[in-house]
Formats: sequence, structure tokens, C-alpha cells
Amino acid sequence: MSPMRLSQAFLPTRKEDPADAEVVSHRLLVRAGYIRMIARGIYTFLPLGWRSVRKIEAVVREEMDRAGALEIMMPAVQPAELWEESGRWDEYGPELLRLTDRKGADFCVGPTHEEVVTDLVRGDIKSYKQLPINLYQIQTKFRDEVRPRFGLMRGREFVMKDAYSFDVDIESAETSYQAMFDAYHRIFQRLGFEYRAVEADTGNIGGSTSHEFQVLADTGEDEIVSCSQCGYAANVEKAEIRVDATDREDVELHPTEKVPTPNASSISDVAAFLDKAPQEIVKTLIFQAEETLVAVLLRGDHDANPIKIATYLRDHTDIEVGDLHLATDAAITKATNAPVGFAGPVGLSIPVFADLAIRPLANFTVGANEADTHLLNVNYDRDFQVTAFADLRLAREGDACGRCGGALTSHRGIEVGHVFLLGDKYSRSMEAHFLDQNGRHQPMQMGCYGIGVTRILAAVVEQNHDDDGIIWPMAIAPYHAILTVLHPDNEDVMAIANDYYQQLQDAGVEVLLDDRNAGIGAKFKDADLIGIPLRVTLGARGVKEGQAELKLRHAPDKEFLSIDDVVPRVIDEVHSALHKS
RNA sequence: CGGGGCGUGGCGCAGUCUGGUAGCGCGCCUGCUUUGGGAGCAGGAUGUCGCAGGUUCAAAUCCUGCCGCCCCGACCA
Repeated sequence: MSPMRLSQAFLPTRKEDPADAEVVSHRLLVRAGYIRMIARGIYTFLPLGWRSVRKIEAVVREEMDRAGALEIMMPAVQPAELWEESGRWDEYGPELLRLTDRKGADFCVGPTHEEVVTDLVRGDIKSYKQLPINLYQIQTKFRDEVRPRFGLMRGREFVMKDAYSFDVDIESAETSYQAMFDAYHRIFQRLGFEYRAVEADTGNIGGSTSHEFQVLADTGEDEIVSCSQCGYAANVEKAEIRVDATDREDVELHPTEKVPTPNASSISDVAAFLDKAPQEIVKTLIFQAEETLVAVLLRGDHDANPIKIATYLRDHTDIEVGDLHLATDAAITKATNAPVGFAGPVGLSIPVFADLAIRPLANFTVGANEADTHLLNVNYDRDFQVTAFADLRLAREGDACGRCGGALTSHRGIEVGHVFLLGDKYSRSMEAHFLDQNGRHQPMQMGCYGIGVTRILAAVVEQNHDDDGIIWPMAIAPYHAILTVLHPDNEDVMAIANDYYQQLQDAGVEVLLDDRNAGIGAKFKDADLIGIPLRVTLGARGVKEGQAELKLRHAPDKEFLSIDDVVPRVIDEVHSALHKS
């Protein structure tokens, strides 16, 4: 049994905020003695922190088991050959931590386990009779993130639950996907989150359908939009918007005019300098596709969506897209013959794609492809040719929902779960085949499903804290209750405290006993900081009057109970809180 | 990788500009007192000043290189 008497515990709380912590979850988890950083993005979990991690794991495990998934444990270190087979040894990039063993063989520390699980399954599953199957593990992953930050929210090493489903066909795979989708809802409801399941891009995992589970928090790294009318919700990377692609009205097209705009290279600079609204200015972004450059026109107040642009180019043009990204300064300068910040569509020799919002515009302002110069009264068709109009911009608050036209609202979110319908991407390249009823070889249809266990710990704190510290939901609090003994030297008081301690443990309540010979203020501050849901305070005065105090962490009021009523009351509070979720 | 900032006892920081005994608060140890919101008094321990090299009689401080960490950006299941 782990030490639950604080006099013997390892609970290094801090009075002051750590200097390097920006977000509240990072600050509080360090201050309250839950985590310690050992290297950038790599943390040790201390006793309280690890207990909460294990509680999160337990919820995840229960719901995965309930959904029929089977728990396994795959290796953290994986041979390069498997990644070469799937093609990701070259594709994955520097985020993959690569190792060499003493014989010079290449390995990586697993950032995900599609290759290993596919290899496992192809070796031992040969018949449709063995399908479907869903295997999962809860394990430490490593991704050498470009920029780890915000404590556990974007660490390099983290605990993740990853599950993989294998089915005989797409329809069956969709059923497996739906089962995971439903299990995820149960998990995040039990954890007490305010969250959204949103449609998402599949990124370099690949596949067709994908949903992210986003915990709503201002500090979240993702932006999501949801429709108030039809329930559509999506990551802005993916969010479809409805744009009325009206042609420009039949207005007079003024002659183009070249104007000096010294040092005004950003939209806000140009708008201020020319005394125009950003909406009257059109920005020209130069993107680098695999081999070629393309120009993208957007209204000055809009932001580009590189994912939509890449998808459009792939689906509607012959351009080899590759890893689409903003062109380097050197490439931009070469393409426009001008410094960065003055690009415009007039006279460009690369294809020009325009966002649908450009279509109604007439007599707009663009860069002149010349230093410190812009062009006024520019019009498409007359002054330059648009290769195609398309929806290329990032959705934002107030845009029309792509499904129903209702208004979209925007939130920040922390991605705590992601489900993908993979199809046969890995099973085909790695030859994970089975024999169907007709004796034919078929690739299995896969899905993969991740939950960021340690990221959840941070997300819970983001949503559950106050100025004094963490406020754990009962389900993942490291302990349910804390007995704060104000006068541990007083034998009468200690006798009652020890009695409570024993009775509560016997009743299955996880209880901390603060028997430290510390200042009273320190004990209260620590109890609040570490966020234990229930606090029972025992002092000499109260005990003499036959009373003890009960305080719920999430409520402001204290309640005085007679000595005999405390234990049953605490048991009752714990049980009702646990069963509610 | 680009821009900015930082690195001094376990934690938070001052000292660096203008070179000359390494400091403060918290924490820690001992003793006494204290006990309803981070207790008081007295005594005490703890530093390769990120690392390496250079300048100098003398370097935390000046110079060069490297390493690490944080923030913004690019990037990202």
C-alpha cells in the first residue's frame, strides 16, 4: 500500500510558480507535486500524478474492454524494416526518434504502432473466421516534436492508448470505427469533460474518415468550429464552409494604378497606409508544391488553409503536390522579382488559384511584384487570369456551415482522442491478407484509435482549477479524501483521525492523512493545491465540541458534522460522485 | 530552423552595464516556542556562478565557441 500518511509521503509541493510554466495545467501539476521535467518534453510522474494517470488508464481500459477490444503490449523499440515496408521510414521525418544498435541495425522508438500491429496480425490471422479483431495497448510513446511545450500537453514522451481494428471489408470496418467512436464518447463523459467530437484531417496517418475528440479550453492548440443548427463540428483545418460564389457585380472597372507603399508588406500595414479595409486588399501567397510553385489569392482578412489547398490541387489538377508548404523567401523572390511582401497576381508566370471570396471583388488592391509598391483597381480576367476559384481558406467564427448554412461558432480545443478509418493503407503495403469465404486473398480493412492518456491529465486540470489549485473530478483524483489534522500532537484528535483513516480505507475510500507537524496554513494550502475532492478537518477545538468539518473542494462552504456522522457522509459523497459519471 | 529571452545553492531571483570577499527570499537541518489559511525566535548546512577556451595581477561580470531551457513563428496522430 502506498504511503497515505503525508508524514511519510513524497509530496513535494511548491509555494511559487515554476519559472518555465506557461499554462495553468503545467504550473499546477508541477507546483502540486504531480510531475517533474527531466528533459525538454520528458517528465517523471510523482506518486500523486501517477495515481491519477492510472485512474485515467482504468477508465479507458474499462471502456475499451467493454467495446470488445483486447489488450496487448507491443514493444517501444521497433525495427526499421517494418517502417521501410510501410514506407514511413522515409516519410515520417525527424519526429521519429531513430536508434542504432551495437550491430549497426536501425531502430526507432515507437511514436505509433501501425507497423508492429499489422505485422503481428498478418502473421497469425489468416482467415475471415478470425475477423474482426481489435487490439489495443496503453503504452509510452515518443515523438521528437519540433516544439514541445505546455508541460504534458505537448510532450515528447507521453502515455497513449492506441487501438487497431481489422475487418474483412469496409462496411465491417465502419462498424468497428463506430464502436470505438461510441466508446470514446463514454470515456470522455466519464472523465467529466466538456468536449466535442469533430471531423478532422487524417494527416500522415492516412485513411479516409477521421474524428478528433477535443476538450474545450482557451489554452488548446487546435481551433475547432461547430454549427449551432445542425451539429456539424470540425477542426478548422478541415471545416467546410458555404460560400455563395457570386460573380462580381456589374460595376465600372477602374484603370489600374501603381502606388508606392514604402515598407508596407503586411496586410495591416498596407491597409493603414492606403486607408483601406483589409477586405479590399487581396493577398497573394506563394506555395511550394513538390516541383512547382503556385499562387493563392485570399481576401486580406482571411487566412489560408494549406490542407484545403493541397487537397484541391490533388483532386483537380495535374500538379505533383507533395508536402505543400509556404515557399521559402528565396523562391518567392525569384518567382515575383520582388522582396517578400509585395507579391501580386499580375504578370505572374505560375498558376493562380483564388479563394471563392475573391470572386465578387472588383477594383481591389494587390502587391505589384515590385519593392514597396502595390497596384490599385486590379480586376481578375482583365489584369490576370485565375486558374480556378475554390474554397481555400480557414473557417472562422460566423462563417456559414458547409452542411446547413447555419452560423459556425469557434472554440479552442485540446485534442485528447483521434479515431481514423484507415482502410487498406497498411494492410496492402505490408501484405496483411486473409482468405475470404471464396478462398481469395483480401487485404484487411483497418482502423486506428488513439487517446492521449497523459495529455488528458493536463486537459482535466485546464478545465478544473481555481486560484488555489486543482479541483479533481472524483473519478481521477489521486485520492478521494484528505484528513487534515490541525493538531497532530493532540492525542484525542489523532485517535479520531486514525479511526477515520482506518474506517474509510475499509470502506474502499482512498484517503490521505495529513499528520504532518506543519503549520495549519500550509496544510490547507497543500490540500487545496493538490485538489483532493473531499477534505475533513480535525482540530482540538472541534473535537472537544464533538465536531469535525467537511469541505468539498469544488464548493465554497464548510459544513460541521458531529464526529460520528463524518465517515458515513464521506463514503456517501464518494459513492455518489463515482456513480454519477 | 528563424526571431527574442534566460542559465548564479533544491525552488524563485538580485549581482553582470562599470572585473576585486557570491547575496536575498522560500525550502532544508538543530533547538525552543507556536497551531483554524503557506507560524516566530535563535543557530546551522548547502554554489565547478551551464560547459570549454581566451583576455587580465584578478572573471559570475569582458571576448570566442559550444550546450541546455523558455517564449513567438514555421511544423505536428
